[in-house]
Amino acid sequence: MDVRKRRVLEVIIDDYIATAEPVGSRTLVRKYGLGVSPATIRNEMADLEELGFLEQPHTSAGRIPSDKGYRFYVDEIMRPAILDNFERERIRHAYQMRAREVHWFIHQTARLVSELTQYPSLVVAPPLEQATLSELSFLLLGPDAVLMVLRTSAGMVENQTLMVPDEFDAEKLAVLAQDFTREFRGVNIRELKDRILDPLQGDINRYQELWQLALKWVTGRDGDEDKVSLAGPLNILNYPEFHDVEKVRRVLGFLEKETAVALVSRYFREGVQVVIGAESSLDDIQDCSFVTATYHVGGNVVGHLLVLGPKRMHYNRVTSIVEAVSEELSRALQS
Amino acid sequence: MDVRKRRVLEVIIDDYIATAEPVGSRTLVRKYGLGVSPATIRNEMADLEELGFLEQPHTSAGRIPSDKGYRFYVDEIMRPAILDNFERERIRHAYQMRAREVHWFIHQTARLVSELTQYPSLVVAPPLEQATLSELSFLLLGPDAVLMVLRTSAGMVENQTLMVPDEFDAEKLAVLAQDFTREFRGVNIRELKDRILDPLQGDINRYQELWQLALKWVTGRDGDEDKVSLAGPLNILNYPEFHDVEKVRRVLGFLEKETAVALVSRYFREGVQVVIGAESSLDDIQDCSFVTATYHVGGNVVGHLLVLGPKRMHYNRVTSIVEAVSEELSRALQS
DNA sequence: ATTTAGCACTCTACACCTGAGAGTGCTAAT
DNA sequence: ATTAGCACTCTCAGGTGTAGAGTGCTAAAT
Repeated sequence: MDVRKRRVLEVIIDDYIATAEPVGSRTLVRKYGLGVSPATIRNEMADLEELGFLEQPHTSAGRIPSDKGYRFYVDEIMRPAILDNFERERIRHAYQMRAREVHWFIHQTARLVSELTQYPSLVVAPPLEQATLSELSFLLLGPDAVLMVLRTSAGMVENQTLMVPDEFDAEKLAVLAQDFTREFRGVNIRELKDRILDPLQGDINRYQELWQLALKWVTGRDGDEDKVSLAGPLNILNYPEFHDVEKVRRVLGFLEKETAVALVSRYFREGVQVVIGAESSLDDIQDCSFVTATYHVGGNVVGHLLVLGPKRMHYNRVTSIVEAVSEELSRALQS
Repeated sequence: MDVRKRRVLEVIIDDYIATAEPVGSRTLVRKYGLGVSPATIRNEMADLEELGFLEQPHTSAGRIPSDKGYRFYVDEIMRPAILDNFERERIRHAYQMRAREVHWFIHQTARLVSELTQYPSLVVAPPLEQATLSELSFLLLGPDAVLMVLRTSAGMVENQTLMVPDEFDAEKLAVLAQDFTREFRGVNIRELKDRILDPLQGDINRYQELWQLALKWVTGRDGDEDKVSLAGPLNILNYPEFHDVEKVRRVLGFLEKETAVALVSRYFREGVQVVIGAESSLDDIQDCSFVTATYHVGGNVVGHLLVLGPKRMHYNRVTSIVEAVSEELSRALQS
């Protein structure tokens, strides 16, 4: 794998990313001034094909990169993209002037990323189970409804109205909230479930129905709607590989299902990850790539974001953007 | 327009709705047992075409309904669809077991409608300006954050965290909320804006910054995200008229923009409305139809829902569903 | 006066063919 | 090791031909 082969592979991939057309030897030398003749490039290309980095759609088309080719490009060749000032400012100011709602953070992030990358973007909120309780409050809304407000250690606020079977007055609720907070401050929210449902818990069980309602929200799938934010799904329509409606259906369907969330959790590792084509064994997105990143609060990974695009994705731009955004998001969450 | 012509038009439209293929005279008599020969039908079809109810894509294809044809069908021919028990149960139980959040109601409605109709559905929440204030509360979240909870006359609850510049303690906030509620209970929320920003308002102006933040939410576009809920956009991919990606982009793009909301407000009239093709002068959805309905609280129209589909939409099913759902929703909101 | 059989006509969809163009691989010369 | 030359391959766009579906018209039948 000498330096010229690297260079040839690089320009082939660059060109294919830009045009979505198989790349031929003639075009290549003309466009990129490689200083050798097409024939030489042809030999190089034949070698690269033998090595598994390139493929031919058919005998007399140009070459396109294989998954392995993209992989090599991502790992060894590409250099990080440099974001322009406008983009950096966008990212820097994305989280100003607004309060601590998980919902808002992930929504904002998804939009930001999809607009910068021009690919669909999915952001997964920190699972509540990872947080610990900081304070619980209730606000009486009416004879049978209560607003429950939960603050977590990370300073996040979640709230939800609950229908309650009994009548609670404001005083009772205040006591209840205080008791609860005193008892469970600092407890992991996943643990809460077991502890609260423990029938030996005595006095607190008086309000079991209320707790159960609360828990259904805290631990249940109910929150899932808010737990994931998808932005820019229609961006994929801009890329010619998605001019087939069947493909569009598969990919958008994938993004709207929980599968996508499960996927993100799978590629869980910290930092920025690139997954190319068949590397993910998900049928629906066999000819897509995606980039995932994690974001953090207090040193712990709390959530993920994902950018999905065609295999000829602008890997360097996307990784740079995703990295910058996840850093900024982590910073915003920290404060 | 004798009775046979009506019948012919009816079966043509039924068939075209079912198959999306131009309908020919032979097929028609075979499939629907009309008791006359194809030649007779041809004559009828020629008449119907002359009357403007049918069109020919080209000389030797069958006929397809024109906008005017659909209009006649919707207004004069079709009978309301009868929903089966399962569907009626779905609708009846859609709003049980959950509390008073606008967000949830419209989300639930949109999903319900799109699942029942198999078309994309959009639900617009009651504009806050139409509601009047019932009670305002604050909950202190931290040194610089406050949860603002607004209850409206319709019993809806909206809340939002606000970043506040000064420090407020719980007591101050309680007083503030009480003052505010006393002062403005029953006031139309749109009016609130003018009143509050009036510099003669005296004491309350001490907390002007807080009010302004609150108002930014109440009146601003910030809430818009939550004010509209779209469900089932990918349903349109199931219909052959959307096998062209350009069309898909236009239609889905339309649904995701605020244009759609403006549109719904335009077809504001109470009850169920059907708009066919070019009747809406919106380029992006020239070859779509949509059905809108209103829902109510206390006799007032408060919000809208919309179902968008191809012109050969199942008008009778959709209108029946949309009617049943909007009634149920109104009932749920009333209670 | 309607209805219908018959028939000529029209138009599309599809299969097939063809030539141009782009690209390759190989070989021989540099 | 590189490159010019050339024969070869494959796609794509355009053109042709045919089968099939559907129409409109006319004249006969009811």
